[in-house]
Amino acid sequence: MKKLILDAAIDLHAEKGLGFTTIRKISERIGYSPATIYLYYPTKDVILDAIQKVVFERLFTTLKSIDVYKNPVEKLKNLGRLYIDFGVKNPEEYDLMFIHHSPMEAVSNSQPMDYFYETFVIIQNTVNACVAQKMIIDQDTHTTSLQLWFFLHGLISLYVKNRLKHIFQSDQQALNHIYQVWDQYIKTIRLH
Amino acid sequence: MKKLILDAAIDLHAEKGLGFTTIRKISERIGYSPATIYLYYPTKDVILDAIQKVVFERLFTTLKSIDVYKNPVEKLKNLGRLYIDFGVKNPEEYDLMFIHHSPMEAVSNSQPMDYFYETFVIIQNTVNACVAQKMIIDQDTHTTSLQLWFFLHGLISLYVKNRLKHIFQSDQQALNHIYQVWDQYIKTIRLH
Amino acid sequence: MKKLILDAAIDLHAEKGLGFTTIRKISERIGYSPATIYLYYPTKDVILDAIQKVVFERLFTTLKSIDVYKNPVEKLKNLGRLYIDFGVKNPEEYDLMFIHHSPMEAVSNSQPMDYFYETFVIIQNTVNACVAQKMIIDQDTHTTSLQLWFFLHGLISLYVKNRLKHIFQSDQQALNHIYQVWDQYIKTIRLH
Amino acid sequence: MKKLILDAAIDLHAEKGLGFTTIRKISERIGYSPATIYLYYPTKDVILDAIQKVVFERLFTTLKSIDVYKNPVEKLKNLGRLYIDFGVKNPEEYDLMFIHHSPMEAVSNSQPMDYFYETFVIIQNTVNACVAQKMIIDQDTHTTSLQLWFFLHGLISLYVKNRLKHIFQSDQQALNHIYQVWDQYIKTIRLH
DNA sequence: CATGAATGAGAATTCATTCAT
DNA sequence: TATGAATGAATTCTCATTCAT
Repeated sequence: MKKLILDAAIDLHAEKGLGFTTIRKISERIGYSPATIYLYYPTKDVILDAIQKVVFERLFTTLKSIDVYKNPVEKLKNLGRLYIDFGVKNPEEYDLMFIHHSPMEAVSNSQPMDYFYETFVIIQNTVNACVAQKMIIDQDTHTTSLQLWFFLHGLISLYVKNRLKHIFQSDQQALNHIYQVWDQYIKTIRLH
Repeated sequence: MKKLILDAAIDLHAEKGLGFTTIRKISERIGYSPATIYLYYPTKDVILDAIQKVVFERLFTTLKSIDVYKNPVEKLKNLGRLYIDFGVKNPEEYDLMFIHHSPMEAVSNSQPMDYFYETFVIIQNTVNACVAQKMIIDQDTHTTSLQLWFFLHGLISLYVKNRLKHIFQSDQQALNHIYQVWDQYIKTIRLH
Repeated sequence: MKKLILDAAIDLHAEKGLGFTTIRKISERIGYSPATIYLYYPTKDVILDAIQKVVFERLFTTLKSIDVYKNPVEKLKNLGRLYIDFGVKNPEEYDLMFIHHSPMEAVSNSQPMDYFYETFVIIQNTVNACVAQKMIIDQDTHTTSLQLWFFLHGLISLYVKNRLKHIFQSDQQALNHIYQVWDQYIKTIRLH
Repeated sequence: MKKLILDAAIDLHAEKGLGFTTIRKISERIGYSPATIYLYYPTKDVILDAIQKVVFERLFTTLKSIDVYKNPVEKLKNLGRLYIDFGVKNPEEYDLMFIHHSPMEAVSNSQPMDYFYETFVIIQNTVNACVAQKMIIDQDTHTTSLQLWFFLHGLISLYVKNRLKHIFQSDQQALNHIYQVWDQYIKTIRLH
């Protein structure tokens, strides 16, 4: 029942974005009155938190699929590809997760899980594996991981916020290109 | 007169952020009625566009100061530093320029100038200079420039949107660190 | 124009009480939209403040008419009668002024006028005049004035809140009686 | 079971006041659902009535302790002190009993008991005893009793509704003073 | 050139109450 | 005996925008 609400909220958010995800709209979508929402969620912020949780978990699940690769650099390369994939295919979700002025501040304290940090850790673990096998240039892995994250996040957020339109001739072309830019970047730091 | 409005809007936006930059607040600040605003600007979005224009020009002016460096790699390094500086010191402006759901859409046709592209070009020109003197690794300069921009934008936008809080111990520490991460990145691509 | 709103608010309040004095109801009554109210009053509390101001001033004006009496004890006696009159004829107003959990707290700071204190002062001045001419028992006039106020306020507020219904046989009888109780009280403290 | 509900309602009311005493909060406090409340009480007003009944009985019990005094004037003086005490220490209860817009209206028919009248009778009996022994000024005891009640109620209700703040320098000072004003009042009507 | 006046649409939230089960 | 599920009707307040003057 909470799920019904949450799903509606997630869909609404994915389709129209945060600004259109209102209690009213959610309740309309599920065919209930606004008051009903409050039986299950005390506050709009809690719903947004719940959305965040779901989408972050989706992201983490998606990224897990790099485990199929043995070669750590392949892992890393695909980690980036999957991350980019996730961002460009779920722009509103990506917005909520990494761009939008964090609404969870208040609640996050009681929620020890820190999704941002966890995202970073996933990258860092993969980088560590590469360094352990001396497959990428060996500098401080903390720094390297940050660099990778900055790169990926910059790429995705410029794309989803339409800042690359005039640099490429079309959205589609931009899309094709950014994966290559990532691959190229991996080549730069790879040792063999 | 348009300038009066625009200046008020710019200040308001810088001080309180996009969410507080309302037509009413602007008009109060300049001592005119809201209706008067509409004599000069047809729509709020047009005002936001105008703000964008101003702040982009500020950014470009700021970045011009790299000309004092002879060494192209120094130019590049300082370009990044200045860009980061601008972002972290003017978070609301940076938001409007590169993060906020582009308000120009509607108007962009009549405004042939593309600030996003220009930003990219500035980076690319600097990269070109480095490559011409064989001072950084020689790959496609278009790709390299994009990489640099992605990196810088990712760094700034994660920082201003508070996504680095739990990765560093404090905001201040994060701030100190990110410049180093940039310097480190330049070292990676530098040849000598 | 503010007057239109205020008058509607005052009437509504007088007719239906504080609980029914909502922004919506006010706007309906004057045939405007709720948003219009906010062009003239920033907040509901400010409207309530304004009502308080008006009704307090009405009270003070009413009480001024005791000036026609030369004899200070006559002044005092009629002060009470007028005060009672005001209370029983304007029960909702009296409620707002002296009974309802004060909504003005926040604003009253900027409004140095303290209506409660002023009410007390009016009583005290009249008492002072009586004591000066040795016409009522001579104790501390501060205490005497408080006693009078307590008495009057108790009388009115029990009456308007329907707590005297079963002590008298009818509302009307209660009404007749309470003026006598007041006159009787004055006799008690009068010297000649 | 009705008691369980009632006790929760009483506590809630005493702690947070009438505004926070909602059906939902009551039900939460006792660990039952809101609907369950309606099995025992048809309406919120009925619950408020029941609270009134309980707190009135508390008051009456408290006032009974004046029986320890032999001297009727001592009885009277202490009656007032206890009444004031009850009011200032239980402001929410006092509010519900004597100030709040009587919720009994609807139900009062089925509840022949009239607590307001009973309060008055208690005062009147004590006054009668004084008059019988010629210890206070001898006027109509009905009138005298009303005077006393008006006085006491006015004093308490102005205090609990914060109308004395600016007349005294502090709440504490007001509190100290009002007992003295009462004692003083008794002196006025006392014969020896 | 300027505005006073106005609003429609929308936001989050609360509450007493109902009723089928 | 108990409740899960639901809601209608409120509430205050904000904002971009319009238009006759």
